[in-house]
Amino acid sequence: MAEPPVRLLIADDHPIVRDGIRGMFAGDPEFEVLGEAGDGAQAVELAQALNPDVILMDLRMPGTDGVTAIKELARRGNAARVLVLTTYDTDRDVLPAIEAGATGYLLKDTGRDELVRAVRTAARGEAVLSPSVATRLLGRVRTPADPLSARELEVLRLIAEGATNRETAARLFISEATVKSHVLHIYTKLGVNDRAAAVATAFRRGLLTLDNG
Amino acid sequence: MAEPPVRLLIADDHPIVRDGIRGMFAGDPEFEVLGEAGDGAQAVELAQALNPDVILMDLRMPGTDGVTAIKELARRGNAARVLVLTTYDTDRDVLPAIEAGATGYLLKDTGRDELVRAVRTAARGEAVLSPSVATRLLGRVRTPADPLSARELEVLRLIAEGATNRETAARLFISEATVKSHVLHIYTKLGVNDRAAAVATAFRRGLLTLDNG
DNA sequence: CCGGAAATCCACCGAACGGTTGATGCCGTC
DNA sequence: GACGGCATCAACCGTTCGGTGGATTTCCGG
Repeated sequence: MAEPPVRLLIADDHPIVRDGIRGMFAGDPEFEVLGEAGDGAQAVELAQALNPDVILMDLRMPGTDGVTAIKELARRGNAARVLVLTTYDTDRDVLPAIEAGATGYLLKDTGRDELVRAVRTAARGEAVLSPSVATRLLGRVRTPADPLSARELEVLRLIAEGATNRETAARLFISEATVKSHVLHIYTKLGVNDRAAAVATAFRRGLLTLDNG
Repeated sequence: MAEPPVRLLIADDHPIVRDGIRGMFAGDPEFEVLGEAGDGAQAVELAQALNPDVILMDLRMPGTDGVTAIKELARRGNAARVLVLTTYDTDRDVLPAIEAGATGYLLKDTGRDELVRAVRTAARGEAVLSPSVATRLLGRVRTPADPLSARELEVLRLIAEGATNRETAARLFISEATVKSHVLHIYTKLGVNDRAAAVATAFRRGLLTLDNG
């Protein structure tokens, strides 16, 4: 009784990575690579057209990102299991993907055998997490973090630029008292006591990023 | 008059990436992939044994990293051109690699054709830089940055933890006046005016890292 | 309707910061 | 010896921050 091959779609903006993944599954008759997508929107279209069992999905892609694509697949009722394969395991990346419906989350340092096993597991509908992501999720259960509001994030970005509360107030057309309220809320949510620690924590959680955008 | 193939060695700790690169050059008779290494030390040994024309080298690898490997290759007089292929374009990554002797520096979003071209260029001994790395180097020529001293880095780390100057002084067994001197030197060197901006700039320059180490 | 979250705002006050203007001592290099 | 960089230290002072203890309005979900 031979099982049908696991049908796979690869979504990653890096050609090197797409080739690498394709190469890993190419010689194995248990898998069939249906196609490749360079961004989330293309992944959704190909998934609708080709009906893969598993989609290997990067998160940070230009144009439509991975989380948006996962949500769109769910909205369209697509049955494919989404296994995230990405470089990043920050809160900012992991949680939205899992909340959007990803069946698994792996990092790109995953070896060949482990990746093959993970794809099989995901095809069965079972969850697969890399150790660092599993650890992070356990940590979140113990110390749930409140998300910063949009306004708080705006204030945080200006803090990181070195703006005083007064300057921030002028930039956002609000009073300095309001800025201070936001600042204190940021401290409470991030569990810190001053601006410098808030900025450091924000970088480590992916709330602030290394690019200037 | 057919030219001999460019002989290539791949050094990257990610199996997916090694496979991807190998796949890119596999069908092209102008290139010959000699082997793969999972870290810098292995790359050096293979380069000595196989004499590649070009080594595609990742920087952040467990065990011996890429910069150390580049230095060791130079020390041993190995003639291979090192083309760095990595995810990171922070100052902390780019400059040491180029100073160590890398012929080129590319990011992993480089497409197939561009990568093939880059390897040919590097084999000829000509420099190859990705646009973002070129931009960054131009920026450094215009505004050369002073490196922080070891003591300044110590102070910066404590600032990022949220320590006051007084607490930092107690931790380092110095006076608060000394801490303030270091703090002001940090601001001058990073071109900022307060702690929060110093921390942000430090993350973006790789002086502070996302892991807690 | 009620409660909670978000955004906005106020006044007061002590602590801490940032800036300034010095200084000394040690070490390595020329 | 002279010089520069680093580490260390001091005093003074105005500005900013962080904390406290409030307040109102709007929106959304139960």
